[in-house]
Amino acid sequence: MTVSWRDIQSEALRRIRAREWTEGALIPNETDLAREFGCARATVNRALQALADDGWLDRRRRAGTRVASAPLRRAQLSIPLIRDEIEGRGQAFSHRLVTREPGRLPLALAAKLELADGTQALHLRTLYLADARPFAFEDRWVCLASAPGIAEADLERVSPNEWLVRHTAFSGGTLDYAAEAASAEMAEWLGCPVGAPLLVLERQTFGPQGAVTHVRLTHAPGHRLRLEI
Amino acid sequence: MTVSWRDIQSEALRRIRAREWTEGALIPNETDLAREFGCARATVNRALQALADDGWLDRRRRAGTRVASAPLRRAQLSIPLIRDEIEGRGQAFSHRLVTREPGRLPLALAAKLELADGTQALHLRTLYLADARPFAFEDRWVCLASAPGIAEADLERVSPNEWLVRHTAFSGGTLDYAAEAASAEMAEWLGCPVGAPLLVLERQTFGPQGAVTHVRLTHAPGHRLRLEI
DNA sequence: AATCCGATTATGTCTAAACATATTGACCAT
DNA sequence: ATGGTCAATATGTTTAGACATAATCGGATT
Repeated sequence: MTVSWRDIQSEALRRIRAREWTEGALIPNETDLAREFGCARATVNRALQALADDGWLDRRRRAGTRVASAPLRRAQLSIPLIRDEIEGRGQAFSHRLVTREPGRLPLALAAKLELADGTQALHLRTLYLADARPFAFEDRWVCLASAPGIAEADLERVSPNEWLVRHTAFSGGTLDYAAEAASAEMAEWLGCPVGAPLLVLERQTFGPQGAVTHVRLTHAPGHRLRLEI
Repeated sequence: MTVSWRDIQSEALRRIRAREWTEGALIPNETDLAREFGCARATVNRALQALADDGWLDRRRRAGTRVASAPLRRAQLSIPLIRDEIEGRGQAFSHRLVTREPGRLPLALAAKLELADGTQALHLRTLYLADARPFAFEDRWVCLASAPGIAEADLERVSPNEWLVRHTAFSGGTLDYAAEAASAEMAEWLGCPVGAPLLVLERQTFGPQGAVTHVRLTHAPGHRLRLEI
């Protein structure tokens, strides 16, 4: 049996955790490690790259490889469709489209999305329900240029959330979570006291031709966002 | 100039996002892609493995490579040390250790962490400051068995957060974010009105020998959690 | 002292070729 | 139909060798 890159990876990880290779210190170069383990340099390279990807090592050409000073962890969040999130708890999903108005993007939003003032957009407001109880209220602007077809879509049957996921190309975006107090209007939609602490998600999505949509999703009280490392 | 694996990676990503390769569908095999791009199969392999690591593709021997079923729903969060988060904004970091009491884990926590009742632990409460203004309040329980040495650590100099990151191995954990109203005590620590909406993080960390620590981190008003897709 | 420049060096990437391994799918026997 | 066997196939891994590239180090020059 030859030496696999995973063997090297786990041995290196052991040395890091056992402090045989200490924080910030240089470790032997790939050629020496290859000799030590009796394998090709490419195999060592594979192992060390994987460790660097996971944040255990810092590597720089010519400067060598050192043990990372503060291993920084990456958490992954899976963002389910609202429908899946609700049905996953065994509750019944439904939604009510409250507003559907074509119009021009508000100035503040246009600036945030790096679009020209007055870009044509569709303003949608939707209440999502779990077992007929308010789950979240969504305030969304969709750029017509980047989401052709939404003007004709039947958003009473398929929620805006699902329609966009299924019908538009995207290239990236940002999510911002914050805690906010319920406004009078939000309190009414969500059936909670004014001032109740709510988890608010502000999401911007960009496609190949620029911004696609901007969403403010205000969750009903008690909502939790879970991430796993 | 030859074709780099990053070129292939970004072209493949473009095809996924543009839906030229649709969700769940098989993509061409490595040999064909290598022919198309005019490079070695190993180069294609490198690119597709990277995309699979990031969750865009599902790969199985003999079965081929398909576009992941829900590529939209993944976001990545890098969890910085609180110190880095504050210093990254150009503010001065400091902390005050408020409580440090050895004791037995409360029953509710022990159950959550799947530990025996009465496990020996250390209870720590810390206020984190940015430019001398409250940034977050941390309530933490650390299992002594999984964090040997913490009993003797000088946590006035190195914050509990940093000490644990540097000195314990961890294999996984969960993060839960929620919005909560400021209690009277929290309002005092954070210098905000009682009832103010606060973003609260509850984190559990597990190591090779079981639970390491449980943290409730209550952020000062206005804090935002940002994720990128 | 400061700066530029070239040699050196460690990592990064690509190739071609070979073999390993998991799965599938077809063929065959029951 | 049912189940078993085996060949085909796509990805996974390893190798040796070559060249690319970034960063560092020293020495030479100003």
